[in-house]
Parts: sequence; C-alpha cells; structure tokens
Amino acid sequence: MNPITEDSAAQALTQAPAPRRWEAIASELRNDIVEGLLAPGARLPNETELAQRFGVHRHTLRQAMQSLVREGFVQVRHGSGTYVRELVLDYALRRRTRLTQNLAEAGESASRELLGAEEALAGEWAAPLRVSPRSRVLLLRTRARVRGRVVGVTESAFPLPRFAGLAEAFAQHGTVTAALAALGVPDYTRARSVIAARLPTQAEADALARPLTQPLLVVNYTNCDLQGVPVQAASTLFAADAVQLTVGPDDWDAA
Amino acid sequence: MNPITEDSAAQALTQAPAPRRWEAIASELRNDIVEGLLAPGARLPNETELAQRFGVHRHTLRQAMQSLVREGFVQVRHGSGTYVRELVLDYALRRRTRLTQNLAEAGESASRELLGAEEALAGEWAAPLRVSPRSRVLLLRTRARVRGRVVGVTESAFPLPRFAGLAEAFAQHGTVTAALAALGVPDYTRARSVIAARLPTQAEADALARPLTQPLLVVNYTNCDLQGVPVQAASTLFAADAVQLTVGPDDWDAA
DNA sequence: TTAAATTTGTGCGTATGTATG
DNA sequence: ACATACATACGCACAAATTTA
Repeated sequence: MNPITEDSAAQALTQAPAPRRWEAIASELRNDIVEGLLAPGARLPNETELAQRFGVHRHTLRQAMQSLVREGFVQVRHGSGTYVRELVLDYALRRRTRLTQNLAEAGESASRELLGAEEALAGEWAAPLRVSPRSRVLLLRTRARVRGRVVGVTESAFPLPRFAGLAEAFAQHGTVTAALAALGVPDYTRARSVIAARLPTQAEADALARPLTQPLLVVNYTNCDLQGVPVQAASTLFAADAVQLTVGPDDWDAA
Repeated sequence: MNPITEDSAAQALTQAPAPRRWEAIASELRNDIVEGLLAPGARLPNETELAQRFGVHRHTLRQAMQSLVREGFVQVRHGSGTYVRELVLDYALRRRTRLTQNLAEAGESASRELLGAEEALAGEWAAPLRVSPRSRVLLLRTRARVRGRVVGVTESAFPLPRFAGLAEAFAQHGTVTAALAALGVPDYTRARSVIAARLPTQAEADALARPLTQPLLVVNYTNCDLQGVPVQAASTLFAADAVQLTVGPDDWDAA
C-alpha cells in the first residue's frame, strides 16, 4: 500500500490536520478491551496479523501497542504474545478505607461517576446510621471504574439535614472523602464491614457490565467521623472477577 | 417440650424399638433440611397439612415441630407459618481467627470432619509458607458443618517434617487449633486474609451440597506461630448462602 | 535433550507531512 | 521561499524469548 495516496486521501476527506493511524488503532483496541470484547487474559493476534487487519505496517501497529502497554491495558510477553491485562484489584479493608484512593493505589487510574441522588426515608439505613427510621437520608448511587472498566457500584446513605449539600459536593470533587471534607468532616474511619457473595440481579449485572453468572462481592459498611458519629452507611457491589478483598497485618498493625 | 421424655427417648432408642412417631417425623424433616430439600427461608406446609401427610394427629406433629425449633432448624411465626431457619453465619476475620470456634460462637453447634490427608510437594503453598517449592507439605482437607449443614470446606498445607503427625492429631481432636497445640504450637495468629468470590466447580458444589449457581466465598490465609513462622496456609470455601464475613472494630481495637 | 516454528524486540534506511523560524 | 527539526509511516533483516514437536 502507498502512504502517499492514503494520507492525501484522508486529508481530502476530513481536512483534519493529522490522521495518526496508530492512535486510531490503539483507541479501537482499547475500546474492545473496555467493552469486554477482548476478555482479560485473552491473547491478541500476533503483530503481523493485526497489522494486516488494520492495513498498516507492523511498526505502526507496534506504536499503538506500546501506547496500550503504557496505559496498562495490555501486557506483551516476548516470544509469546500480547495479552489483555488481568484486572485483579486488591481492595484493602482498613480502618481508614477510601474507595477511590484504594483502587488508585494499585497504580491504576480510578474514576468515580455519580449515577443518581435522591432524598428518602432512612428505613433500612436507620440502624447503621443510628437515626430514626422516619428521619430522612440522602441516597447516592455511584459507580467506580478502573482502566475504563466498571468494577463496582455503591449505594450510600447520608443522614439529613447534616449532609444536605453532599450530592453537589460529590459531583464537584468526585470522591466521597472530598465531598465530606467540604461539608466539615475532615476525616472518618470505617466502623465495620460485612462481606457476602451472591449472584447479581439483572439490573446489577447491567450496571456492572457483567454476565448474570458472574458473582458479586457485597461489602456493607459504616463510616464514622472522629467523634464516632456515623456519617455514611453504604453497600458496595464489586464484580468478583475484578476485585479481591484483603484483610491483613496492615490493618491490624495500624494503630 | 419435655426434656424428660426426650432423654428417655434417646435411652429407649439404643435399647428397644420404642416407635415414637413424633421423633421419626422430626428426624425426617430434619433430614430434608440438612439435605437441602427444604431450602433456608422456605415456608413449610401448615401443621394440618403436614399432620395429614404423616398420618398423625396435629398434636403429634406439633411435638416434632417443637423439637426442631429447639434444635434451631425451623422458626415458627405465629399466624404466619413455619420456616426453615436461614443459616447466615457471621465469620469474623480477626488476628486470632479459629474456624470451629468462630462458627460455634454464634451459638451454633459446629463440627469438623476430616476428608483426606496426603503428603505432597509444596508447589503453590511454598510462597505463603515461606518454604522451598520442592520441600514437602501435609495437605489436609476438612469440612465444617453447622446444624448438620455443610458450610465450608478447607484445604490446608502444613510444612513437613515439622507437622508430621498432624493428620492423626486432627483426627483425634477435631480442630486445627487442638492438633497444632498437641504438636507444640500453643497459639497462632492470622497473618493475612484474601477474600474472593466465584462460582464453584462441580466437585466443590458436590462437597458443599450446593447447586452450581451458588457462589462461593473464597478465603485464602496464612497462620503463623508466636515467632512469626508460618505454620498453616489454607484456602477455605464458604457457601455464600450460609456465611458472611465481618471485619470490624473488634479486630482493629484488639491490641 | 534438541531442534524447529512462532512471536516479539530492535536496528537501519527511506519517505512524507507538520511545525518553526 | 527555504532550511531545519520532528513525528509518523513503510520496507527489510535479524536477534532474542517462548512454545511446541
């Protein structure tokens, strides 16, 4: 194939300055990985084959690959092949447990998005928050991604009226820790975690972009401020193929 | 329920036939529950119906029921019905975690049976035990029951030759704690626990008497003696419908 | 144990488009 | 308009690691 005709053709079509083939290829492969088309651990076709498929030189494809390696999506094994990186995150349960920070500590790019916020009666959240069942709470539904893949969804309850502006604060800062800090809770600790496992409902499977047969790790917990007053009760659903929990000397030794 | 008749019944069983109808009925229902034919949470047919099925008077059936209530297999809700008691055990992960004791603490009768013991190369157990992969270990497979129902199976590895007689000691005492004590390890602490969830293999589903669709809670851990030397590396599979794990202030506060 | 096949890693050379001054 | 520098892309060849027969 002739690069001259290619590039001039692309220019004529889009008028865009730089097509950058390797970036488009990387983005296409990255998308396949995030969407689950290329499963974690799967071996990609070899470079010659992929280059042929995309109609580029092997060097060009390699540049795309190197980009994906840097971003942590794939892992190349000399003489063996290129593989989609397994996504097994160690989620450490400690006294000071922070979801976003915890996921980011593994050197991964973690992000958190707000799915919804509403006011409701405390109900089932009353007991862990130590408030009246007829008092009101703010419900926050959030979703955590690592490397673009959804790894967990959380439903949290915050007592009202104390945390009235929390939804906005979360939307602004992107983490519960920062949102609480903005509302005058500089620090908090985890009181208790209860861990269970079960299969997801259809809605949960959809939210996590996982099949109905992929078990969930359910972590129910309460966070308290420095005075020991509950500030957040929550239930996080982790996709069990992506997350494992650790409880260890780091926790126990931590004074 | 009269304890006197109970006791005399037990006595009679060993000596004479003594056809106590209510006991046979209780035993039959108990068996259905243990075998999983009557699932946890399931509502039993009403007393009139059951009495009819067994061909006894309702009073006789009630005697069987009251026996099952006292044993903790069922729960009667006045005006609603009789239900198979949910079996949700809180398994607390602490520095000093003992499986049998932990299960027993919930006021449940816990038992542990030895499924098999063999010698093998350390292999995958080498890392947690901090021994050479080519050294030998004793593999112990055990099964834990609560109220007759299997709730977990454990595969443990003990370094050899230090724990050569451990299989016999376990068979004799029935717990790992006692077996280790008999071999000169008076106490041990848990170094680290890693928790994951997945669906069982066919063999695992069989061992736990659960369907293939019932997720497992997998807990991998290492126990060390007071000098910090690993004495046991193990992987316990819990049936997630029967067990939930807790990590909390009891652990963190414990100095 | 050895050897061959497969796959990634690396080097050199060539050519084109873009940005800069 | 021209020279220079740089990133992108293709062609070919061989080295090194891994897998498989």
